[in-house]
Amino acid sequence: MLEIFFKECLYFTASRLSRVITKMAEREFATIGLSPTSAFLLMAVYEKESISQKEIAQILHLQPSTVTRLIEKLIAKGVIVNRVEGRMSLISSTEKGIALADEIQRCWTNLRSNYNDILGEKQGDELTLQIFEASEQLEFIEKG
Amino acid sequence: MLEIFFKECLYFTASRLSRVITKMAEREFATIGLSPTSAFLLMAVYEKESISQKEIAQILHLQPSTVTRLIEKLIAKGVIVNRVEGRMSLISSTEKGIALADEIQRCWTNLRSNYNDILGEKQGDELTLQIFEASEQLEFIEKG
DNA sequence: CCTTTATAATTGTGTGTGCAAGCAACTTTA
DNA sequence: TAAAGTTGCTTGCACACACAATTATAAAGG
Repeated sequence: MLEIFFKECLYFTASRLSRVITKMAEREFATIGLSPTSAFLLMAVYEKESISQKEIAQILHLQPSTVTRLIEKLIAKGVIVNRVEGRMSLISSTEKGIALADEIQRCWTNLRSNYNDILGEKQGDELTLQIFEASEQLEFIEKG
Repeated sequence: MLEIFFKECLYFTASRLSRVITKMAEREFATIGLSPTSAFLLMAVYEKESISQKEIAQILHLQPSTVTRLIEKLIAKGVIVNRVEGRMSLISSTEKGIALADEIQRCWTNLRSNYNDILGEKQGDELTLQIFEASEQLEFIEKG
């Protein structure tokens, strides 16, 4: 049977999981009008007085170009601002952005309980950790 | 630290893993001019004399519209044909498509050894299985 | 038999992400 | 200090996938 074949393929299963969990996350964060990734970006911005796009890309493990696009949208929403300094582009949160912090936190917590209700808290957290470690190893090799 | 936060989020880690493994898979299947998903679709077509788009969608866990688009491209490449029967669209492989079977198999095997060389065979296969099971559970709930 | 409902597939549109090329600013080297 | 290289960011283009609306066919009910 073909299903057995597929279920032994990390590409196949990882893509599928990503699609499912992305849908859950999008639904959750839609309540505050953000995409999950934008929400995470915003969390990265909260951490520091100001942060460069490069740092954001490293934290989120996204390409710089992707970060540029995310930032454009968040600036348009008025939740962050962009101060250009030399060749760097320093991002910081506006009042409006800071005001979102609690709601983002809440969404994140909700999302986590949504999937942990299904997977079991221990299993869900363990799976997450294992996926994290696998990503680290694979990405490390990929980037040489 | 924010990284700790992220590494505890299944959405975040699963998306990241998916991006990394997709890149590996794309590189591998690029050698035979297919996207990984198209290759898997083709494998589903090999299994039966002919198969409907709906069945393909179920096997690959993709939306019907996505399958339509994949099929368009594979027809354009001449590796499958589409025989319309009533409201169903029955797909079967051409000679040219069948000729790809071995190469697809080889790519699949290569991909698997690529990531298992990094993750360890046992760990890689176990992770894949766990991800598979989590997907099943989450998707089951999502669809009610 | 005709109308209603259900199902299979397609089409239009949108989102998230990436790659490659380009631009602008900084750094190094001569 | 000028030329060459490097780095940070942006832009154009492309791909994979999804959702919602539509079309086309089949099935069910009066």
